[in-house]
Amino acid sequence: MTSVALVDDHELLRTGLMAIINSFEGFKVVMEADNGKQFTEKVKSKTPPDIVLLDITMPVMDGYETSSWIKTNLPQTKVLVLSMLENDTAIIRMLKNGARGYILKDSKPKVFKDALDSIRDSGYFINELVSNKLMHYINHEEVFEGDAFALNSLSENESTFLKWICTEKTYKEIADEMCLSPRTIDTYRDNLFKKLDVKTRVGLAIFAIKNGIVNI
Amino acid sequence: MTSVALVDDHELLRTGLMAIINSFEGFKVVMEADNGKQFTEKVKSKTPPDIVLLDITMPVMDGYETSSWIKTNLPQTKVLVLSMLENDTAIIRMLKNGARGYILKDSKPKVFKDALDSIRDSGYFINELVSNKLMHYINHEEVFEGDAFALNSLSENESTFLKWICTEKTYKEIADEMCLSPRTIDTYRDNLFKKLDVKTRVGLAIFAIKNGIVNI
DNA sequence: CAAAAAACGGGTGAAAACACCGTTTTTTTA
DNA sequence: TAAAAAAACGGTGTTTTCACCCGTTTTTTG
Repeated sequence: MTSVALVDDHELLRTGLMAIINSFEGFKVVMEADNGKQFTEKVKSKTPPDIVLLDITMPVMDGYETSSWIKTNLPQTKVLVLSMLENDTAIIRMLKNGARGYILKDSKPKVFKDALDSIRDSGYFINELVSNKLMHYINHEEVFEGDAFALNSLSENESTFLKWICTEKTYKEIADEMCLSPRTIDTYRDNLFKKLDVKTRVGLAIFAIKNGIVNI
Repeated sequence: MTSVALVDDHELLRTGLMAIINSFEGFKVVMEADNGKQFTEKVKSKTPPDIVLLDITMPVMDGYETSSWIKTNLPQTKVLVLSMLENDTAIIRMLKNGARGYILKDSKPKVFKDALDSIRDSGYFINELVSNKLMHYINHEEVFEGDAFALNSLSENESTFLKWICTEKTYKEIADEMCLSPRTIDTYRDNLFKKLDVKTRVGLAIFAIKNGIVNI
């Protein structure tokens, strides 16, 4: 019997997932958590699950952090990402952080069953989504280093700044909010323009929303 | 036995929902559809369901349209909205379009059961989410007329314009794309600022994304 | 048909955003 | 502890955005 943990902040989705997984031969849901932090705490007092079904966009501790944590602290446990994010950045980043597979939330149940079987049997689930991104990554690694993985290299302040970007405040007002000089804010913006390969504030806002840095 | 139809483009969620609903005493899922259009076609050859569980954000024909269609074509059928949108605009608009209740996708299953029971028994499910918005609507109707329902009064061009807003193009470039004078684009922007009660382009972009006018 | 509303186009000036130049201070790390 | 890297800050000028004024043409509506 393969044990599965569900880590997702949507309780209704979790309930549905549990019903489905428990109906699969040989799988059983043994743990649920609202976010990564809660998972790390719950797993202390239990046998680690074989597979963790992991969402990315979650409060407190998101999927990226959680996958990294599992990779180092529970090396036997395999992560299957279940997300609605379909962009290169998210997929490659999760794979880098140790995920064994990546499926979308609007997948058909069969895909879902295949993924679980494959991860249990071979340790990985390489679908078209993943293989495409992997191939692209192999051939354009430098692009990802400078672009997709820019997300990883965002500083605390830059993330905070991106949150403010998605408001109607001017840069001067953002400087006040962050207790920094407007010049510094200018530098943040210019650096992010380069890092994220955008040219305008709207570009920054879209990036922040796309990548779950801000939840709207 | 109360018959239920599921209209949502996330098949996995639908499957989970079906498992849950069928486990409820007295409810049975009799129909599924990927979007509103598919529902209107499928329902032609069947007995209309008692309750439609309806998502808002869907391709082809969204929840707003679908609810309106049901209101006029299937007056016996009651709509329960199941969405992840939590903003005033979406909630009030769906209620205006005939929805009998509104619950969030991350609700607990109990809430979900309560909602179905309440709609079957009383025709409505008034939770805090809905009552708050209703009360606010009663007291600030004029605000909603000019704000929340601005969404309904967006012209074709304004919607197109909002899509361009969420890009890195300047207004001049947008004018070129839309084959209009930059002055006209200026007017569009100023009108939308008033209608949507925002002050900057970022505000417009956030509105457009929040309300599903652009999919990022 | 006349009035009203909506769409389109226009000018000006101020504010904000952006580009590019730089220095000083703090933190890292070799 | 000295060198390197990163973070904070600064000036200047251009482009874009925004606010407020306006008239004309087309469409809608009573």
